[in-house]
Amino acid sequence: MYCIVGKKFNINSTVKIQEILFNKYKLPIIKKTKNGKFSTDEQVLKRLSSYHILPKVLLKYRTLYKINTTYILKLPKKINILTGRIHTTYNQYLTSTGRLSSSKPNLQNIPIRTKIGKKIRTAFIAKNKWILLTADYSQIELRILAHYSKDKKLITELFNNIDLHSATASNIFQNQEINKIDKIHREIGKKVNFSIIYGISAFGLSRQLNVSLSTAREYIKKYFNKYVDIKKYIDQTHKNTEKKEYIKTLFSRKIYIPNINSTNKILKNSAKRFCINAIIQSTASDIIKKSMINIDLFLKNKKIDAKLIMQIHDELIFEIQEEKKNSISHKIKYLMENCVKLRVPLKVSIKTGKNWGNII
DNA sequence: AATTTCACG
DNA sequence: ACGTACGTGAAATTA
Repeated sequence: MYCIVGKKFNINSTVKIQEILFNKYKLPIIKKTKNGKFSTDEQVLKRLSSYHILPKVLLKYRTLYKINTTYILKLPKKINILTGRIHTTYNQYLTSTGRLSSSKPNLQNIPIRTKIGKKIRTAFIAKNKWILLTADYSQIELRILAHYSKDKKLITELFNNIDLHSATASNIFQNQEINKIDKIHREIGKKVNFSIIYGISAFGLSRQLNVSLSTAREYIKKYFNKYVDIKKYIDQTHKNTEKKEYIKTLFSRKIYIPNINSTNKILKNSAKRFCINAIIQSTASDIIKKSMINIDLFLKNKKIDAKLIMQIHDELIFEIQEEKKNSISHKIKYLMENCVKLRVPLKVSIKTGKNWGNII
């Protein structure tokens, strides 16, 4: 990057990067930060990559720099001298939705999305003759949405094991056959599905997909034309929350949302999005906590020497004796899938391996 | 301490 | 006419 620009500069300084990209090279301004500065985040750099080589190189640098400074250089320092292991802290009463958070160090954001980042996980290794076992609720949030909304189409699709992201893509793009949906269109379907869980907004979806506002509106319209009960459920939930000023999770935990009646439209709209997301995300976090308790009781009652070592929102990670792999896998899957009875099945996928980076 | 960016669900 | 996708923690730079 020094060679490209022709001099040395602080690559980590957003001020310097802004100056070079937008003053020196006069590249187009894609968006601004909340303070009115020219943003240089990942989305911006991706779009600028077609104009200049620098943003392309910078993107790669940022990925590697993040992995190096946040994980490679820091995690070894967190190894406890007595146990020889890293111990995180789970914060039980921090998040608004009831999720746990993890800190010092955060073990809920160890890389997985990039090939090189995922290598960090290979450093998490089970002790001799033991293995790691991960148990993952698959698409728990869409299942919770199906449960609450009672949407007939979504329930049918879940019972038939339809790929929901491809199904949404198929609906949006001229009803192409579900199993003929390619990877790119499936990703779009996935983002549309997530936009519903997050509390939908055409503007947010358009920005996420990099499409026009009218295109995003069209996608949402098609989505609700298909899943009519979801639309009804969302409208009804907004009305109920305006009356009560709180939502309830599946296990009756209350989350207050006073801004739902704010005269400030920005606050009100944000509260409307939050109330949908809060019901779904909170219910998911209640379910996994109940599973954690059930599994803990089971392991204690049967005097099984296995340890629950991490929780990552919809996933539990255990360290177990290798020889007990089959019996424990089976039992954990059963306990998690039958933790609570919903209108749709809960599905848990189990993976095992010697280290966290290579699990099957 | 605030801001920006980026890692995860 | 607003100005937005939900929930977090941490690192580096800037104020």
